[in-house]
Amino acid sequence: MTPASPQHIAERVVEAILAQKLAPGERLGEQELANNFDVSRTVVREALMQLQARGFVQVQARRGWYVVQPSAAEAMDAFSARRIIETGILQEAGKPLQRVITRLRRHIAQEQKAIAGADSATRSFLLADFHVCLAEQMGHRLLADTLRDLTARTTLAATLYQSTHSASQSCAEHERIVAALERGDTEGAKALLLEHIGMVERSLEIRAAETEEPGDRLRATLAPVLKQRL
Amino acid sequence: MTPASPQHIAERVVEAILAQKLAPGERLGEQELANNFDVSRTVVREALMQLQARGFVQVQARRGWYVVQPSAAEAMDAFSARRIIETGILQEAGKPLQRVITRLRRHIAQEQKAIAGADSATRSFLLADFHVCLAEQMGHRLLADTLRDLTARTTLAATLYQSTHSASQSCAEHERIVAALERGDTEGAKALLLEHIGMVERSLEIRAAETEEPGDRLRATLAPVLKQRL
DNA sequence: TGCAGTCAACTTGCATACAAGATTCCACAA
DNA sequence: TTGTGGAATCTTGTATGCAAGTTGACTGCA
Repeated sequence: MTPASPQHIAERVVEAILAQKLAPGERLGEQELANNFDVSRTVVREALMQLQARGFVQVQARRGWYVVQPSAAEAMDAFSARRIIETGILQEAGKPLQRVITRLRRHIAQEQKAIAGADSATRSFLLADFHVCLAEQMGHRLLADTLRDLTARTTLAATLYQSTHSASQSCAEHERIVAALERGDTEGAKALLLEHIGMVERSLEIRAAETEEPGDRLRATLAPVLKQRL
Repeated sequence: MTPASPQHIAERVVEAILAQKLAPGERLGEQELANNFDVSRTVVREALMQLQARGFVQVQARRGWYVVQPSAAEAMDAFSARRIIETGILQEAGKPLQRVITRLRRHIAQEQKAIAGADSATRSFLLADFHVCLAEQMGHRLLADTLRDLTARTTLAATLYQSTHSASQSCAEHERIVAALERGDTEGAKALLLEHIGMVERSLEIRAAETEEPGDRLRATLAPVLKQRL
């Protein structure tokens, strides 16, 4: 097998995040990764530096690398950024869309297959990748890259804040968006997309923590789970 | 002086690109940078990996690192992405804007000072940073980061394709945008912003090369400069 | 038992050594 | 003069060694 490059390792990590196989806060030891990919720490380190630049991991000096845990504010910022970019992309939908729609339909078919099956990792990946795919198909390569990072971030938030949004519902919403696109209803597609992103965002348990201060999290975490002592 | 970290080095390189002190295609030797920052190649390499992940530099195996030279298509994609993000940010301008406007006015004052002075690097940096500042002030931290990368890319394109857009005109356009924002004219601000970005994009000499194929550039470059032989 | 202090193990940070490929320059021959 | 072969040089790619800091455990003491 070809020796793993930093790019290859970084890509695999991003995929793992998108597939919810890597949880926020999870530790990524340099040596451990090096053993897994059968390379030296140097290569792993370069990959981690790339991931750090994209905001996926952070390092605590001499303690270790960790997958980022987006704060409530950061999660909301990511959702907000996605809303702006994705609706902006739909806005400029004046071109021949048939090829785009065909491709998105194929993607949705894959989603359905993954939902029917038991592979929750593929399912999670495809549901996030739909949005990247949309951007790419509309000809926005740079925004597609940006959206990959943003969806990874919202995926981390979804894991962290225990999203209750179901896969099949997400998939159905994707279908409705494409249907609106097909009938040329740009405004409708935008509305459905906003609704879709809003659904995912609201399904996170961060409503009460919106104005949270750094210190509050610890206090909230350490507060008694049951209000009344036994 | 504190030894330079990879982050520090990467930041300096991005600043240099924004200030047009680093031209597209310019070589960035690992050893050379290491000497400049007085660190080992390891640190420089980690910085370059971060910059590669953000799309600023690319490496040719065992040849060297080079500042990216955006193709015509890539430049247009960057401008397109900026249009979507920046108008999207203005769209959501319903909050108290006074603080934002005050801050932007201060930025514009800096621009004017740089334009009056002779420091073309600061001038170029500030003109690009206005857009980042706008995103940041509107509370979009992630989009501000994205815009920093995108403006760096359009700046590279501007250097590469010999933009003829004048600094004072850009600054005046910034002023008009803020003025529209101040009078609550969101749509007007969006229109002015689109016009501003369009002006910069159209000032590049890539119109005739829009549908350019890889081989065409060489032929065009090697074509006789004067149509008629002496 | 409780607690303070020390030490060992583990992790990242950084520099260096060497491997491997690309380029350049120069000698030499046609 | 021109083209070719090859060595010397330069560049990145990768591994490894050591330094420095953090954590956790263990020992000894009260």
